[in-house]
Amino acid sequence: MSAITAPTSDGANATGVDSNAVANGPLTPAFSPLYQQIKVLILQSLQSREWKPSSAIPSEMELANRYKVSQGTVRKAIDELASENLLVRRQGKGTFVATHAERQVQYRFLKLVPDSGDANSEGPAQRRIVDCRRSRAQADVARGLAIRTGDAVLQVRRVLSFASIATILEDLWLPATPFKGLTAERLTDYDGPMYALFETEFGVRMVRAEEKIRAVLPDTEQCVLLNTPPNTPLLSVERIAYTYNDAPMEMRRGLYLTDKHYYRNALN
Amino acid sequence: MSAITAPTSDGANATGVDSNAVANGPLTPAFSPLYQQIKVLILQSLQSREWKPSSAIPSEMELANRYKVSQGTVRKAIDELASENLLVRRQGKGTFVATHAERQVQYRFLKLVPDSGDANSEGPAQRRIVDCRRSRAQADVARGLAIRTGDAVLQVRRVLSFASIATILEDLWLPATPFKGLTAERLTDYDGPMYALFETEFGVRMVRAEEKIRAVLPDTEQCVLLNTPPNTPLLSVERIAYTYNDAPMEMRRGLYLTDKHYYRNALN
DNA sequence: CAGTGGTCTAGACCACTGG
DNA sequence: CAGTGGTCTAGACCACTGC
Repeated sequence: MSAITAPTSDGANATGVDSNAVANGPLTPAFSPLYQQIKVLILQSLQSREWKPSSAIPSEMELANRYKVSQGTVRKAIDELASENLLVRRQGKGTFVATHAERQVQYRFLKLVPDSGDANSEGPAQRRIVDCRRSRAQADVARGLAIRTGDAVLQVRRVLSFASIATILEDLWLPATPFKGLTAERLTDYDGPMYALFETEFGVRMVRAEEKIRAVLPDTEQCVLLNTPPNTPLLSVERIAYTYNDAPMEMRRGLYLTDKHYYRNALN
Repeated sequence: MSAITAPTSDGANATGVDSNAVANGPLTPAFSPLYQQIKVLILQSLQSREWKPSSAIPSEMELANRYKVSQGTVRKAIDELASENLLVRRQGKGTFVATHAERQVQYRFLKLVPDSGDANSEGPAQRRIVDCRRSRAQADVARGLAIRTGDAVLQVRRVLSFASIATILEDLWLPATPFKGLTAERLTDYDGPMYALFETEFGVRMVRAEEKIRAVLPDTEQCVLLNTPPNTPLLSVERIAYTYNDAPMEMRRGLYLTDKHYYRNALN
């Protein structure tokens, strides 16, 4: 059966599978299994916000009927999306669109943890927005955001403190169009992860990110903002965060004070 | 059917599944699916080196017969082990025990890449063993390796260079017993990743690792070894690597020069 | 061509959630 | 209790590898 083309009228194919039903030339240079095609369809419904963050998607049986495939095939598609953190399965309840707002996976992308252990002993970070303004993308920012040099961007600078100690200085660049209307006040007033605000206010869900980490020394302005002597080595963490189509939607440069914290990474 | 207890003689259970066959009291406080039990059995064969790195394990059908479960159940167990990088599936050929010796996933745990992009433009690192000697574990090393302070350890110091530029200074600590017989010469002579040598020479396969990353300034000795001026900020990467039972088998402290390289991390 | 992993189906039953 | 995801089976066929 085909998930994309109209169902074949051939009953003889009931148990078989189109060897290569869709979007391939007659030479079928690339074979794509059915569940991958289903995955793409589900992905499209996520992108189009037919199903929104934190809400439930249709049950596996419903989707199987909708796409005219077996439950097992839908299941495998959902399995992969769940392992990519796009969906969350909850037994007995349903399958939900992942969000940065849930308590459990909040700050999924922040890998800085206190020396004392990873517990939430420090509680949430205090956040201070230093600056939020419109500007034009420099070459490096433009490259990171896949836009043109000089295109309009929003630029945010903020300081995060743990236990009243300034620990992170962050500069963010966002493409101006999707984030139109973002202001320092909105950032300040919002209580929760910034990526959760992006979801609810701008319909932009960050799906994955890449970081480049270096050791650097701060300049004088950075020293002031972090309340740190010069010659204090800092972690420079440059992040590019992506939405659904691998479209970059944020560039961020963080300076981490690592005398009482460290960047934790698991290697699998 | 049970994978661990003797097969039940009850044919009526052919399509059903033991709701909780094994290792649980009558109250079954923790339910463990069959494929998880199979996973444990496969894991045991890996630990006991019944199947060795780079060799093939029995086919899915063979394992299904051996464990008296269906192929699909074996399949799910293998799927998980493959996603944990313990096994590697190769269509048409078989399923193989993962190893650090294969070209493709060599240096899986080394996240430092050149600015120019991640290509192998630099070729392999030049390695120089500075020191390799027996000593006694300090408190921090002992904690990391889950041994007692003062227990015998092997201590290695080496410098890695890329394009003839010293870039990484590493100190390693290994528990003396499993690595008995390791010498500087063996390290120097071996051509390939250190973890591959550990597999072939000592039967120790590293399965996962955790890293704590900080920014630091080098002391004078470190400056000399890295041929670096003082006040050069460096990445401090402290790693603990684990074998099969989550047993720590190596502690490593690396200093990375990050002016021409960066530590790359993918956030999912 | 045989043997391996990879996909798909259909159907049964289990575990968990909430009304 | 009905509805959801989770597990398990049996059997068919496809894609890939190597002899």
